[in-house]
Amino acid sequence: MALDNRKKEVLQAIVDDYVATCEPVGSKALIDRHDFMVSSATLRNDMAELEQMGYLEKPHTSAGRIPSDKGYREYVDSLMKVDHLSDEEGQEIKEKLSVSFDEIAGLLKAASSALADQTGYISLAMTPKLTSSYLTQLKMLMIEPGKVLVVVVLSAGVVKNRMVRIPDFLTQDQIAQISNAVEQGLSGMPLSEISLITVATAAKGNRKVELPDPLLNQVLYEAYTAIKQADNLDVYMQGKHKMLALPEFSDTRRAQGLFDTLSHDGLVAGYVDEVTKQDEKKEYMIRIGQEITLDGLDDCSFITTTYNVGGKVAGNIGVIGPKRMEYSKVISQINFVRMMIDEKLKQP
Amino acid sequence: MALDNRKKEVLQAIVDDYVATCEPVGSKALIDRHDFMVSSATLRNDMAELEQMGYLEKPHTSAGRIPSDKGYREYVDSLMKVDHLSDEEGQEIKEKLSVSFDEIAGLLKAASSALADQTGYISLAMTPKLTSSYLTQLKMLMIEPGKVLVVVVLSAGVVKNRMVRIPDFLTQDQIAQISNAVEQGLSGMPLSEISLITVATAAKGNRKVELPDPLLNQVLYEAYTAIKQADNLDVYMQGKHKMLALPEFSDTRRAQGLFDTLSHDGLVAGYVDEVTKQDEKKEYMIRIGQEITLDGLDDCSFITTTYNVGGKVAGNIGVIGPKRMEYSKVISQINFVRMMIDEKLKQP
DNA sequence: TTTAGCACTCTTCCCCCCTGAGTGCTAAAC
DNA sequence: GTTTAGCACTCAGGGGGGAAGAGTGCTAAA
Repeated sequence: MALDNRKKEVLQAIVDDYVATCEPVGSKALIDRHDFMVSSATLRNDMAELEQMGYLEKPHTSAGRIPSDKGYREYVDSLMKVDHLSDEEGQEIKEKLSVSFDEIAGLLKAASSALADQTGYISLAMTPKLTSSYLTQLKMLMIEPGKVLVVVVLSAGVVKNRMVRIPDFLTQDQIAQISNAVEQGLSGMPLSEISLITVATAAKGNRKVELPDPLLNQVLYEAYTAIKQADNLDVYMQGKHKMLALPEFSDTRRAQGLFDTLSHDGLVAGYVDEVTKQDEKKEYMIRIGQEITLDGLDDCSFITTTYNVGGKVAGNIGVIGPKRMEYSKVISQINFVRMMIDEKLKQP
Repeated sequence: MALDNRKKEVLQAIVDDYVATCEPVGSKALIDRHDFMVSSATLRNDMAELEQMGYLEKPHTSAGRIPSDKGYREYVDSLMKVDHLSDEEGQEIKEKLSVSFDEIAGLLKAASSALADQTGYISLAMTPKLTSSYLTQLKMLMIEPGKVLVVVVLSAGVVKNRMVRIPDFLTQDQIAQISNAVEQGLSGMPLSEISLITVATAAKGNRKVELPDPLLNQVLYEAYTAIKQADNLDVYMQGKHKMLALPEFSDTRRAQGLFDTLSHDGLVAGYVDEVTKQDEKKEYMIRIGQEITLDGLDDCSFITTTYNVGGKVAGNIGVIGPKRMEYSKVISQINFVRMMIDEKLKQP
């Protein structure tokens, strides 16, 4: 049985009302707040059918209805209208991102902060994924004898550094020779193809490097681990504490479950990755309630989208809020922030 | 009126019991759980006096007593015995910090993580304070024309980097000349003394630098801001979500107030600084309940201590837990972690 | 100074009942 | 066939009233 027009309107109205009030919606209230040209009894019949089809549920017999996950799904897939951001709001976000960022980390932090402020929910922003990055530069800088700072620059503007130890009789010149050789050999190579072997090949194929093998290997190993470590996703998450103000998390145990999961950046990053793969071609990805395979997020919805660096798919930004969130608003906010990031990253 | 011996014992027993159960302690329960050689009536008299003196309070007439802030204060100042950490616990912490850290940030993150795990409360670790740091190195690395990575190395092992923009016709050599000149001129200078003027003096006093003034100034300005930015304290905080499991925060509004404040790193860092100055000579600093001048921490206690780098006072680590915490245990844990950090930082 | 005894005070829990919002069903109206 | 009015029914939530129980403070005796 398909949804006729009125049923769609009813479902939409119920979602809208429930989002606004967080209270089960009854037939009477529905009539009061919307211009249905039928009686409450008719709506009751519709609501009963919507419930039977799985779009609505009842907390208990004598309460109104609330949307089920399936109901929300129908809502976001075909009922809601994604509206444009108001000019003021766009302006606010723009201002927050107006500073110039020469490192992608700064931009993402600001984006996540703006998103959290604007939505009132949890925001996250992740550095670009390794699969789409390649090495552009590798510098080794002697800080003191035996201690070297390895600076790894990836495409997409990611800069990471790591302090490593090397034998303390090596000179800055020797180190520089090695890093130059490795940089020349590997620059432009996708991170996924870089291995201890390719690093060694790059260094040893270069005539300028004059160092006995065991020593060289030791340095190369450190360089290699520094590169590999650079592909770790960084996750910037903000606004967690705002969830405590929501009635759905007034029970601390729920909040605890949520926060527990969210404190593991890796879990969240992995999940976002998975979702991105599943919905590859979509402009934004939405997961609702039980659809989310992370513990403690049953009462949440998760909206993510992908920003681009130099026209290529790169990293993700997203928002985690209650299932009962203003989907269309959050989507337009998240889209706006994505566009801003894209724009800033297009002009390198 | 001073506290006689039995009153001290009574106060101590009440704090211990209340810490363990989070329930008001009555005279009967006290007799049951401890070996007082007197009757409950006698204890009642003592408790009434302790209350009058301000060490105890009653939630309501027919409940037992709970310690007041003053009671806790007396407890930590003169009643509790700081015991040593059990060998297993020391071992656990040691293991968590056993990896070698070549950058102080990594060590502090690990320390904060270990502290949060071990205490079950909120831990924090802060990078060394600027007042005790001086510049040891300044490197400028051209990433691409017009984009330079400024690497600032401070004493105490703090390494920071920042991407800046410069006119895009400048060469790596020119940039290196400038950074070398600045480094030579400023190395060893306390951060607090570095200003735009000292930076300029350092560069312009060096014969090797050949660049028209306006251009040079532009580069120097970027170098200067990078240095200044390097003295920002980083705060690593972990274990926040564990507070939600405590009965004192089962009311989400309290938790919200706490988290709100804690989400402002700067506030916390500033407070720790203030406390450190007040209790300069102490091995560890304790603030209890209302003594804490941060919003939302009325039900918390705050224990901090100071770690050293190369024998000099440096940064802080600390724990935020409920007033009702196991002070002696937390103190020994925090002390142990501090010792571990000191040790790791002594041998550079 | 300590103790036993006792009256008193509150909170907490449970039970019960009432209220009101909301439902589902039926039969009539359109 | 769809819509509506009417009505009986359900159930969460709130308020009141005890009863239980933990704990207190006070008094008078040891």
